[in-house]
Amino acid sequence: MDLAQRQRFFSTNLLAWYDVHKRDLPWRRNKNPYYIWISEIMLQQTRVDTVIPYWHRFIEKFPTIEALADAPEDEVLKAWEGLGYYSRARNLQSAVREVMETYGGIVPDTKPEISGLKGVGPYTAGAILSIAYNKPEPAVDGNVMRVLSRYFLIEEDIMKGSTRAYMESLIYQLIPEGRAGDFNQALMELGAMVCTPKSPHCLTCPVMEQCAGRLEGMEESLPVKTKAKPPRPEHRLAAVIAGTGERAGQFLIRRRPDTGLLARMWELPHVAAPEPGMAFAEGGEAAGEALRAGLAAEAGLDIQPLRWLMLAEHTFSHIHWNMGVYVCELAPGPDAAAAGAGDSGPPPGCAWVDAASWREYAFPNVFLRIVKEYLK
DNA sequence: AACTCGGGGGG
DNA sequence: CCCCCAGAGTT
Repeated sequence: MDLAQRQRFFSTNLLAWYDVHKRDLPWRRNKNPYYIWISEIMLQQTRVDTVIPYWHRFIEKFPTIEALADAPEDEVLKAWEGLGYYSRARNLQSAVREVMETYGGIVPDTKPEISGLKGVGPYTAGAILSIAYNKPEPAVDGNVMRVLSRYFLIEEDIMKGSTRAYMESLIYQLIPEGRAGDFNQALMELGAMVCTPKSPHCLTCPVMEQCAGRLEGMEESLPVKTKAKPPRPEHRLAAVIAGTGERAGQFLIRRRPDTGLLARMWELPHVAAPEPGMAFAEGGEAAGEALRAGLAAEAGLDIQPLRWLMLAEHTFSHIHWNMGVYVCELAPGPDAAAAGAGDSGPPPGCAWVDAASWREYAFPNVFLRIVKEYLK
């Protein structure tokens, strides 16, 4: 069997398998380009089971492109809370506003137009064009690269851009006439359900007979992929600043900067620990003093640590936080009034919240955990 | 091409 | 623990 026959075998059998075994996912129930778009952004680096409840809540809250374009950004971030990669949410809203202004509220159906939208890269452009509009464009994600690298025994490093380009050129040859959306989804479905990263389920695979990786006994060693650098450790000290007097029962939160890590999310005030060990000190005198001095210098907050609360560890893709958390109060005296203990409001960029109202703000997961522990 | 950007689930 | 996930933007 030559290459052209193996390619036909692949497309035909994969599509037949998909027609029988495809999952009933909420965004597959119709071809609404907006629904598809939301699902594809959420699914970037995120598993289907995680996305499903977020997708339902998001569509309920922002049913149309217009509704999302008109929503306050804070509400969009809140709907994204816990999903991660928060720039996806901000880019998405920027993009739907562009669709309202430039394309009359209709998701464009050409590659250059849709690729110009914020947050829509080569994968997402191909996914929306093929799934919503059935255009014969490739949508190459990690699943697709794994399946193709095994079936066609491609040993190039899938982290390289040239490998992705080769996979896309291959897809153009493989898409069956008139079934681009189903074919792309079938590839990803196979990668997610059968051709999994570890111990692929070859015995139930619809294309196993002609899979070069399987025939060579290499299904477990493909795809070839350079491994990521381990996250660098960071040691930090955080403060739950409890209100006193009129502010009893409240605590202070602040908004993160407009750019960078966790941009525009809310958090508890925290500073870098001068010594790594201070993050683990569990109430050490030096750690408490470092937290006091750090918040005074960086945030103009004059606080007094009262007790150690917890060690909060959190791993991002590239950073590992070790954060020692202290319950604090604003220090008494004239500075306290300036910092918001008196009639004046909270410091700039900060807000006083209580056990109920804090849930209205969007927090990264690590701070959700800390606040829940504090309120327990 | 390398780095930044979250969080969770499976083995 | 490690790997990986329906990736994109920035430099």
